[in-house]
Amino acid sequence: MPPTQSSRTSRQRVKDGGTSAKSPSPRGARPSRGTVTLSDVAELAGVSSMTVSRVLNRPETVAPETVETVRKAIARTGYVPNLLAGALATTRTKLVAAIVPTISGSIFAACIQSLTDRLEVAGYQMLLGLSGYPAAREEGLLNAILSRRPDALFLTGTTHSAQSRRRLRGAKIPIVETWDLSAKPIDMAVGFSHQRVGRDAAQFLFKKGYRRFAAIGAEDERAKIRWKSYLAALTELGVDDVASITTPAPTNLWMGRDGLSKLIADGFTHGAVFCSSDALAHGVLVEAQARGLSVPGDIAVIGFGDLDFAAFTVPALTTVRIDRFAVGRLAAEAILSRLAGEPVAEKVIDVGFQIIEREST
Amino acid sequence: MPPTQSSRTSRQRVKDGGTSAKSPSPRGARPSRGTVTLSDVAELAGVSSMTVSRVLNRPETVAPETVETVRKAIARTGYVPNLLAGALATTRTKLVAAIVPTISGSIFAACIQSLTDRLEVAGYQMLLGLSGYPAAREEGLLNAILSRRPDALFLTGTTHSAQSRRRLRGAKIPIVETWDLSAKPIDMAVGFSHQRVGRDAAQFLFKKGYRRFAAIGAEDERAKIRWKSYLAALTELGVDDVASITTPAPTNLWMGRDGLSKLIADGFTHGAVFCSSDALAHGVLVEAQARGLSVPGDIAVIGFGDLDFAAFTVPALTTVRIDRFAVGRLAAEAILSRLAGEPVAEKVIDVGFQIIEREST
DNA sequence: TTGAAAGCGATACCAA
DNA sequence: TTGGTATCGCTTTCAA
Repeated sequence: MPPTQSSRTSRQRVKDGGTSAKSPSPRGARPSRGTVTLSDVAELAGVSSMTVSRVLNRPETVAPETVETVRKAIARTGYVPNLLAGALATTRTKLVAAIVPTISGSIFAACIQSLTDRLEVAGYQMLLGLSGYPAAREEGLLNAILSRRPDALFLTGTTHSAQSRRRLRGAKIPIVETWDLSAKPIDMAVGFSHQRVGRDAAQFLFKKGYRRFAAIGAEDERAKIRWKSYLAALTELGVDDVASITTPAPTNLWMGRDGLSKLIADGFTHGAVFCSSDALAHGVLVEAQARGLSVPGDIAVIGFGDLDFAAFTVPALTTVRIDRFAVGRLAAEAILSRLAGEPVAEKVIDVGFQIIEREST
Repeated sequence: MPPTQSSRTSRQRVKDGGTSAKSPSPRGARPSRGTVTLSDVAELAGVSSMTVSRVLNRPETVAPETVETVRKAIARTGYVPNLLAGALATTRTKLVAAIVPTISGSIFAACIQSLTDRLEVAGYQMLLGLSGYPAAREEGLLNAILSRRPDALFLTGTTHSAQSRRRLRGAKIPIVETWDLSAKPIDMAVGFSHQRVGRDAAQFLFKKGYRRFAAIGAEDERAKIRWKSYLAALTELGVDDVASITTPAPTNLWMGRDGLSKLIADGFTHGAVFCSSDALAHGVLVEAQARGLSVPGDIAVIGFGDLDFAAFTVPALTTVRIDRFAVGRLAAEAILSRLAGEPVAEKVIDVGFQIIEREST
């Protein structure tokens, strides 16, 4: 085992020219618990702590043999830098914080994955905050996160309290709002238009020849925008009697089954159903199957999200695909170029979406 | 807008008894960029910075009216504490770091979700590290993470390099290794036995009456333990000619399809197939269907993981369910009680698993 | 109940 | 190329 603790007591070189407290200070913070510090390394190497710092950060400014000596001392002591101290001195934490509602649903997980991957190669770490679904905790979470002085922020959605927006502006760091493009961004935005998703879905179905329509929509902030826009687009197309059902968020398959049951009870036995999520759409398919309805013959279904399972298992499900990895990747690029001082090409990046049609099988 | 920057220049109360640098220091670190600090608040409130600190941390030790005054000053300045400085002084960061291979597959996402949820109410934040699949980056990542001095660590798996293990021990913080129970933990462990999964699966299938067996296994560290243990258990049961195929990790549906194709080419046309992941198992089912084989009549399939999609969409798939949320939750509990100084009841917690049988449809 | 001084462990700047 | 010194913003300890 490398001499960590012991190197503090039994010192070969009694240099003692520094500020290192020899006598136990009568007051002040308690001595650090046996952690190896820069000056421990410096002492062992017989140089000043500044030199060690330089070896770590800009070795090219230090004489090669000094570097060698210091490197050995670092290895021998098992020194682990304290980025807290470094960050305090430089006001740069090399930390990027991300706030997402949840990570377990795999919708945001992909974003976080590509974001983290990209940031990591640039030497940044990820501070993850989960705000819960109705973004209930965002306020407090934001405070806790800003307390750690991240160099940049990745947010989900564009609806924040006035208080939050003020704090965010005050932080004066690069901020990317994702997953939505509707509002004016605080700083930068990467996402797509939920409004256009709804509209395009309506037009897509209309062009396919459907004339009877229904919708099952979650009461989630963004989901609402989608299905309301769908309804609005249908109205513009001259379709007025759209049966529509709302469900709480987050959605699941059972809500979709229930939804179709209700629609059928209301007399909707054939036509196209827009669902604000794939989970709902999936439920509709299952219910249709259970009732012996053909898809898309009797009932056509369009979902949203293109979740993994949908791609493989629900060949009859048409859905709207968002490249979730692209969201994270583009957000990372935006953050990094900002952090590098480069001007960002576009403050608002639309990743767009695709309507993936699956009818065969 | 609250007077942040301006409050630094136009001061009403020229108390000036503190250490606040009035004259621009000729050297030393550059002045912080217009951030509101504790002493700014103190100045505005007409108290010392210690008093402000107390109001923030232990308000009960401060006179009620002082608290009031200080609180107002905090609100007016929009003060955001700097936890970097606080942590440096206390050597407690209120940060828990987690290292998982990937977050986008939803296997670890659930763990992280429940871990974060539980830690958050205790006032801890999550530092997330993604090590990639062959844990290639673990070494460097670990260093970067330890540099931030987390109060505790959540790790995936129990295989770490000697270097890593040394560093981990040296960190002297609570460490939970998850997802595996086979090795002796560095500190604590929450998981299940992959060995037993393989064995139990074999016995389960044997008891169901199957006598012809095959396996499709990924070359992932833990997956290997599962299917090797499956093979070993079969040998013990007197089954020798098990057709087995390996695939690289991470697995996907197509590998499962390929796998079954190869097995069939090798003459395996009926019996039970053990797959080291649900993705593989799912692929086997699809391929079986494509070839007109009945499941589980001709081919029975058992997977591993109980992924979300499997629960809903693959009724013929029998699988091994791990309560992933429990892993995160129990890890959080272990960490928190350790952090609170309480002794941990058990250093090794087995969350177990269930074999979920789905044959009907 | 409040305040002053001395760190925590690093980096920036200037001087040698 | 190297070292000394003064911070970064906060908390701890002791004294008032």
